This record gives sequence, C-alpha cells and structure tokens, in this order.
Amino acid sequence: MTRRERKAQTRRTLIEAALCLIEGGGFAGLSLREVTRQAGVAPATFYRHFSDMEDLGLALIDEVGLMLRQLMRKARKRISETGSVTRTSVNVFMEFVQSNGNLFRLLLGERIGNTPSFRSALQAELNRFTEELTEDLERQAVRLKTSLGDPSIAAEAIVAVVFSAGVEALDTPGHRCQQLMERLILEIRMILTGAAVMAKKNQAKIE
Amino acid sequence: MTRRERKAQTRRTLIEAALCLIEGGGFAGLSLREVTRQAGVAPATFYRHFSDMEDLGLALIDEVGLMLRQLMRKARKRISETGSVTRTSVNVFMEFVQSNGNLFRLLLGERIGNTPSFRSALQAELNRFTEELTEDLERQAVRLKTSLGDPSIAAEAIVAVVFSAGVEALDTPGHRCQQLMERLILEIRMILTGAAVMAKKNQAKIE
DNA sequence: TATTTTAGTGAACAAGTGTTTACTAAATAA
DNA sequence: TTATTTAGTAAACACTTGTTCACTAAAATA
Repeated sequence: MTRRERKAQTRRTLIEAALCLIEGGGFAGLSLREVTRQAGVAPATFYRHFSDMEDLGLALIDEVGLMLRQLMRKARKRISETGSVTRTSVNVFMEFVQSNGNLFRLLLGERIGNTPSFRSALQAELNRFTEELTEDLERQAVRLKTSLGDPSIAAEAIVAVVFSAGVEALDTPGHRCQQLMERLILEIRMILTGAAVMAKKNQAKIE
Repeated sequence: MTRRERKAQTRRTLIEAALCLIEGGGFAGLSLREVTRQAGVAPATFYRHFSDMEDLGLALIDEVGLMLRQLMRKARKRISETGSVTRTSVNVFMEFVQSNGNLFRLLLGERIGNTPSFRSALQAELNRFTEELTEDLERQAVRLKTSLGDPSIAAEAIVAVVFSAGVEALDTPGHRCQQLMERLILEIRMILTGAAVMAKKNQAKIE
C-alpha cells in the first residue's frame, strides 16, 4: 500500500473517531488525546494530519457540507420519481438525520459554539442550503404557474422549521418520529400557502 | 449582613461569572476553576453552593426560564399598549436577545449539547414557551373571529423561525439587525396567513 | 543498490483540571 | 459570655491536557 493511501486512511480514522466522540459530548468538550485514543494512535500522530483541534473541526465541517449536498441530490432524485415534493423531502431529510446524527449535532451545536471560524463556516453551509432551496421553490413556482413573491423568505422559514424539527428528532424514539414528520409537513405547507397568498395580494395591489 | 444574605450573594457571583464566561466559549468548555477565578473566590468555595458543574448548569437554566417568562410578559404589555402584535413581539424578542445574549447562547447551545439533563430541561422550557404562544394565538383568533385550525402547529413554526433568527442576530452587527427583523416579520405573517387559509379550506371541506 | 523522506512512536514537559483535607474567622445559638 | 455552626480558604492529591523531541521503520527516490 502506498504511503499517501496509508496517510489518508489514518486521517479518516481520526475524523471518524472525532465524529463518534461528538455523539457523547459535543465538539467543545473533546480533547486531542481522546480522539487519538479512540483512533488507536499516539497523541503525537495527530500533528501529522492536523495542526490544531480547530483544524480537525474545519475538516469535519467539510463533511457536513458534503452531507448537505448529498441530501439535496437524493431528495431531488426521489422527488422526480414520486412527485410529492414536501412529503418526499421531509422523508429524505429525516432519514439523513437518523443516519448522520453526529454530523447534524456538529452543524447545529457549533453554529452557536465558541469558535468563530466554525460559526461562519457553518452559517455559510446553511446559507448555501437555503439558496438551493430558494432555487427549487422558484422552479416549482414557474412549473405550477404561481408565484411565491420573494421565495428566499419562504425558503429561510422552511429551513428554520425543518432544522428545528431535526434537532427534536435527534432524541425522539423512532416510533414518535412519524408524528413529528406529520407536523413538520403541515408547517411547511403553511409557509408555502402563506407565501402564495401574500404574493397574490401584493400582485393585486400593484395592478 | 446576615450569613444567608452573604451566601446568596456569592452564589449570585458564581452564576454571573459563569454567564460571563459562556460568552467566550459555550458551557461545555468551561471549568470549575475558571468560574471560581472569575468570581474571585477559592475553588473549594464552589462546593459550598453547587455539587457539580452540572448543578450550576441547572441553576443557569432556571435563569433561562425566568428570562423567557419576563420576555413574554413584557411583550404582552407592550402589545396591549401599541396594538401591532407581530411587529411588537419581534421587537421585544430582539431586544432580549441583544441584552441577554449569554442566556440565549446557553438555551440554544445546550439544547444539542452532551448533557442529557440539560437537553430535557431546555426542551421543556422551550415547550412551555410554545404553549404560551399557542394560547396567545388562540385568543387572538377568537378576538378577530377567524380560525387558525390547530394553533399549536403555527406556534411551533413561529418559535422555530423566531429562534433561528435569534441565533443569527447573535453575531449580526446592530445596523443589519433591522433587515433581519423585517424578514422575520414577513416569515411570521406567512405562517399566520398560511394557517388561516388552510383552516378555512378544511372548514369548507367539513361543511 | 544506497539515500532520503516521512508517517507514526514513546517519553517527557509544564500547566490546568476536579476534589478532599484540615483550618480560620465570623455570624449564630446557648 | 461561651459554644457551635458554617461560608470561605490554602494546600495538596492524582489526573488529564496540549505540545515538543529524538527516534524508528518502511516507503519513495536516486
């Protein structure tokens, strides 16, 4: 096995270890030595891969970004198969929260955490997500020949509502998740119909 | 000065110290010694007031609850003076976020954090907030002789949207906060009109 | 082949951590 | 007044932490 591959491999081990440890205590209460211990590697080895814990954190945030993009892609694919937009999106989202819980915790925990570089990186990641949703909403509006006014506002509201439900889902036992999803779907529909109605009123005012 | 008063006073000092330190690094990365140092008190003194850091944390969470209740009361009072519900509420909320930033950080940071007892306590606090908002919405609907269907769903959505904006406001410079608030107001109106329209449709179906 | 690079190691460091101990001085109770 | 309770202290404890250092063994290069 080549040296680059080996290095990449232990790097991955470290990332996985950190991700695993986040589950039981956030990123803030997470020590370099814990990570190396969990990874089965000497403390000094850490410095061959990251200069800092903050550096590791930024690598984790890259993973979050990747996750969100995969999430979007998967949702779009399934929507084009099934048709029902909201319900399918919510389904995909909840599946992701269940299986990538730790990344999710990172995303929402460090958004308020101490480290400024984390906060801005994560906020940027979230903004990108909102933008993509905005574009989707725009396309949908064109397709259905309606208007949502400024779709970015609806998108922002939807993202807030969805992620809030995501947090709640993190420690909701599986069987009560269905309930949670039904509420979430209603909330999203509220926002969308509200946006449509308000857009129509504004249109009427202008004409 | 009586002994009880003295004790209560240093207890307060410890709480204030913790609150002050949270600003620069969340609750998780916060050591007992740091708190006592900031409070100007010997480390051992801590144990005369709290058994644990977790114990201190729970005391802080009580403060959060107090803050939220004050928030509600103040909003109601101002609403009865001015009339405009949404705009006034958002104003009051944002003022609170600006002046009680650290409590806010605690509320939203530890909702996902490591400590299970924190999570549940904070979720309970948030739920109480949502409930009160639900009742307010109900009263408003009666007064305006309209219906929002199940107002608890709209309330949940509004809370999500408002707190999400609160997080963003935490490190938004004052002059851009106005923009943020305008968006927030639009989002809330969306949810409310959406809820009203959907309730009307459902009503029509039943009749 | 011999030489250089380098991912990973183990030992050591100074500094910070939570917690317990016996102690003081002042407020309370007798 | 004398005796007791107690909020706060200083010192010590056994650990954990981040970081550096010289070192090894194996892969890459010459």
